[in-house]
Amino acid sequence: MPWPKSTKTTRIRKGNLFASNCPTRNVLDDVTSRWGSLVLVLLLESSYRFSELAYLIGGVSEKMLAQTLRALEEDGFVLRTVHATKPPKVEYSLTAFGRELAERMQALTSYIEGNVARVMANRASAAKKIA
Amino acid sequence: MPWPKSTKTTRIRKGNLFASNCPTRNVLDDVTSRWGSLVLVLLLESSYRFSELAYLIGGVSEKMLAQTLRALEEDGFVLRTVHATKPPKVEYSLTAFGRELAERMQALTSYIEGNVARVMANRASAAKKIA
DNA sequence: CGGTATCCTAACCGATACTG
DNA sequence: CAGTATCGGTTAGGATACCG
Repeated sequence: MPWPKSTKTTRIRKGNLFASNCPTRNVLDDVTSRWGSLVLVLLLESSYRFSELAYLIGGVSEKMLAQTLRALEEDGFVLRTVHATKPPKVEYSLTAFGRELAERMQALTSYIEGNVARVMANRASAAKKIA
Repeated sequence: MPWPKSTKTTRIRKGNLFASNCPTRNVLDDVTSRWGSLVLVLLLESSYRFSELAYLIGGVSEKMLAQTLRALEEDGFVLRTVHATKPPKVEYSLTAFGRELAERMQALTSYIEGNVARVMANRASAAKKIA
């Protein structure tokens, strides 16, 4: 299957991010998952223990946090360090790779955070048009 | 409910991104949704019609595309322009606001795209450890 | 062309209970 | 403390059919 009729689409398309089988999209799903993005940004400020993360990220369940951390660890973004103390202490931190990623994620989240009032205003006026 | 015992957490926490009721998280969900991020990055290169987007973004259904576009429009990131031709032509583009956002999203996606091989290798070696 | 409406299932995900 | 296991509800989201 060749590319579309529209001449527009021949311009930039280098990668295949938009192809449904692209592995990049897979990774992106980990990174932009509900809790994944929050974990990345949070770990940018410090390493944290499991229970600290669970506490700091409001609304996350242990199950989802574990799942999220495991995915990010397998991708190579997060480092899991077990201290063989008693009781055990497990520390999560960013790898150098993960830090590069998280910085870009933070650029996104902090932009949103800084402009959230504007978005809420937009939503309100959009809702008004329907009513 | 005050903030945690851990002294670490008192350092940076300015916003409330990590609070479960934070509106920023809501916006983030729109932006990092499965199709939202792809739409934003795609519109960065050009404006597109509905059917073009549906074609370019592999695997998206009309329903989800419409839903995604509507959310991004209500947030003020995407502009929907109806040309009253026959047959009708609807063009989607980024607002100036949306462009700022999309640039940050693109920084993220292109970083992943450029390092996806590394992630796949990490995943493979993580899988090996289990077996 | 550019959607919406309806139906339906697959998965996500939270709650609870349990383990090393 | 740091998880895993299991269950069950909710919902995201795809397929199809239809409308302006």
